[in-house]
Amino acid sequence: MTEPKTPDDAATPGPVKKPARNGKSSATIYDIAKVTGVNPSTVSRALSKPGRVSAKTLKLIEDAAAELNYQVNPFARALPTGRTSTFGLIVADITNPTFFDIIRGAETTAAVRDYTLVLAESAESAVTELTAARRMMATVDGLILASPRMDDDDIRTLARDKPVVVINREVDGVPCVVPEVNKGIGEAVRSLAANGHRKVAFVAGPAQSWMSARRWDGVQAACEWSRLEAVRLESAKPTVDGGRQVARDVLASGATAVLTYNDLLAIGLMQELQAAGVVVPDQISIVGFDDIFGADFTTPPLTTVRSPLGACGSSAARLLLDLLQGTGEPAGTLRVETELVVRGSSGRLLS
Amino acid sequence: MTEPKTPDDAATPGPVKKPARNGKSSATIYDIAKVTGVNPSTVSRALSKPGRVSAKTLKLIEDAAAELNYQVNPFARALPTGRTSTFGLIVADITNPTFFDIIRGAETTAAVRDYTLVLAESAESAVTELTAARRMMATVDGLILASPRMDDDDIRTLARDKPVVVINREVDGVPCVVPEVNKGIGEAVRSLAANGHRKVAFVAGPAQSWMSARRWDGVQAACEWSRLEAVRLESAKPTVDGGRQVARDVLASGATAVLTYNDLLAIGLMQELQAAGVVVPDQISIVGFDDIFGADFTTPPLTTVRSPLGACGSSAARLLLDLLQGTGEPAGTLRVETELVVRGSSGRLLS
DNA sequence: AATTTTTTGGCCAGCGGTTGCCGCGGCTGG
DNA sequence: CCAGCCGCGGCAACCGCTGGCCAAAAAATT
Repeated sequence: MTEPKTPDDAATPGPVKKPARNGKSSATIYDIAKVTGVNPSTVSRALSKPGRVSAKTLKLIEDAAAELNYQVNPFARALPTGRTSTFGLIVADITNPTFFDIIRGAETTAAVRDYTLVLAESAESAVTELTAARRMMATVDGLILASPRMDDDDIRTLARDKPVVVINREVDGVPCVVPEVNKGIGEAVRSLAANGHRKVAFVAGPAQSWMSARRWDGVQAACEWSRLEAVRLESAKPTVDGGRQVARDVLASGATAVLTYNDLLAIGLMQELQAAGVVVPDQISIVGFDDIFGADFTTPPLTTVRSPLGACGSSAARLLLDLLQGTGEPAGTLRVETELVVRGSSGRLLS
Repeated sequence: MTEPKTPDDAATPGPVKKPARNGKSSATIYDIAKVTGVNPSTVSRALSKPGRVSAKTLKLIEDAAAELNYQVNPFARALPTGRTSTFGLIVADITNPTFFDIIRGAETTAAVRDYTLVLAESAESAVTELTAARRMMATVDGLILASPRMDDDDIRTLARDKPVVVINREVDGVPCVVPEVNKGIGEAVRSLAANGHRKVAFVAGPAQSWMSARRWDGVQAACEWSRLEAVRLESAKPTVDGGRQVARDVLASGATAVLTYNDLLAIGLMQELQAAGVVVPDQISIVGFDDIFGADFTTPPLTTVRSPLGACGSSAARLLLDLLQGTGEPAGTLRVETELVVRGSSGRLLS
């Protein structure tokens, strides 16, 4: 009575093992082999080694595969080969719009090349980031680190294991995609100088942020060149809230123009200053970085040094995929340009 | 001469197979078994079947595992079991901030439960969405569909295969997480009525959007209740640009208050109206939906019917994970509340 | 026509875990 | 004192696909 003898019912699965969850498990190369009368390994080759089997059997197998609606089992494939057609992207903060464009760029490029994107966030913490990265390493072919907070050495260690591409930071020996800030900053500072500003403040981002340091360097250099005084202020977090909190320091600094590490800070700062009755840009000019979604919603709309974030994301993905599939390993640093986008939050100083 | 006899060199890998990419491949349960002197199956059980082995050997194995820095190979595990500790999230548009919070909510919940999130986007297309979903099904344990554009039937078909949770839409027989719009809409419409408005327009979203239909229903019902006239307008795309484009229709409609399918539309609409010299909210009130990032950056800040997007994301993930791990299958619809957030873009009609 | 070379397909040993089944030793109970 | 049960560990059969190796068949060469 164990076998109710289902009469014409479709193929009673012999060993009652793992039917995908409902009844019909999906087809395997063995099913195809049985149908076509060839060996499973031939099916495998037909499906993944172009040219390894004769045109005739290839056709035979492809037809059967289509018929059975076969799809490879990625796990079964990954096991012997180690290839997973998957790569990871770790961002510092998922809710930070800066990363939205990066994520989208990477996802789009991945999809085009038939790769799958796995996402994780580090919550701006170096250790969380490293943990996430380690976890991912087991399951992906490569990794993109956007604005990583961990050590250069940790990154290099990771990179020894599988291909890694870094965005928004330059790490020796690891392929990177970094916005070249100097052009945009130069434009911003010159514009400020031309508008009569003499002292500019820079609100820095996270201490571990390589990009924050670059931007500060750039601001200093540009200010020196334009004979402006530059002061550096610290922020607690690179968020709207952080921007609000830094407002009093900005006021205290006596600067008439301020560049902030990112747009979020700029927006928060502007909100707080306006709430305190300061008129932007008449009394103080504000310039952000990145040109995130929403930067043009504010009143006045935010002047900002734009980084092509979406391009960074897709370039990084492309770099990684080339590394993965391709032969040569260029592994250099890819620099993308930045540019000043003048909107309403910066301008001539009135007073 | 095939075996160069490397003397004290660290373990020459016998078969020159697949060293993780550099030299040292990662440890397997076999390595642990060798070190501890037990059978691999015992190691497997120790690591995944709590209580199946004695406390003593468990300790032994755990120590060895820590020592060797062992991590399970997810693929090897997935092969026999079918479980992958992974779930997919498909969103209509990655760049739409509405989804940011959903993504984050889901990612966070996933991480807590040691699951990995795989992300894909459908670009607002039903077919792309279905394709992506099918592809994912092979590699994930379950799927979250945020604002799906495909047929109910397609969704149900998918759901027969693996657990599926839907956000922002109600599909019979599939667990869903939907914001209950009526409360928020009621508040919005009453507030509008109280401010002297008599005719309100609703700018609809994508035709396939279930949520857009719900919102329109809600607006109609609330308007009827408050004895207001409601007209429906169509938008080309549920984006800022779409909002801009619909501005002339809004003006032509003669409505003095407008609710839009989402905040993006509201923002675009407001920008365009203001550019045309219309004063918001004095001449026209605007109310959005969702309360996305940036909704409070505008001038005036946007009044909106907030949906708890982050909560939707994490609830959906929790639902899915419960379904996956848990025993019972509740599979109902989870309703979350919405509320009106009054900011500056709505108010008393002056004229 | 005989031989060498190239195709083409079969065989089989894994990849790293999981799991059903079995057996052994110890504890309990009659 | 012995049967019976339970806890714990070993054995081995997969999961679905890949790839090295080899032999048969086909094509090219002499």
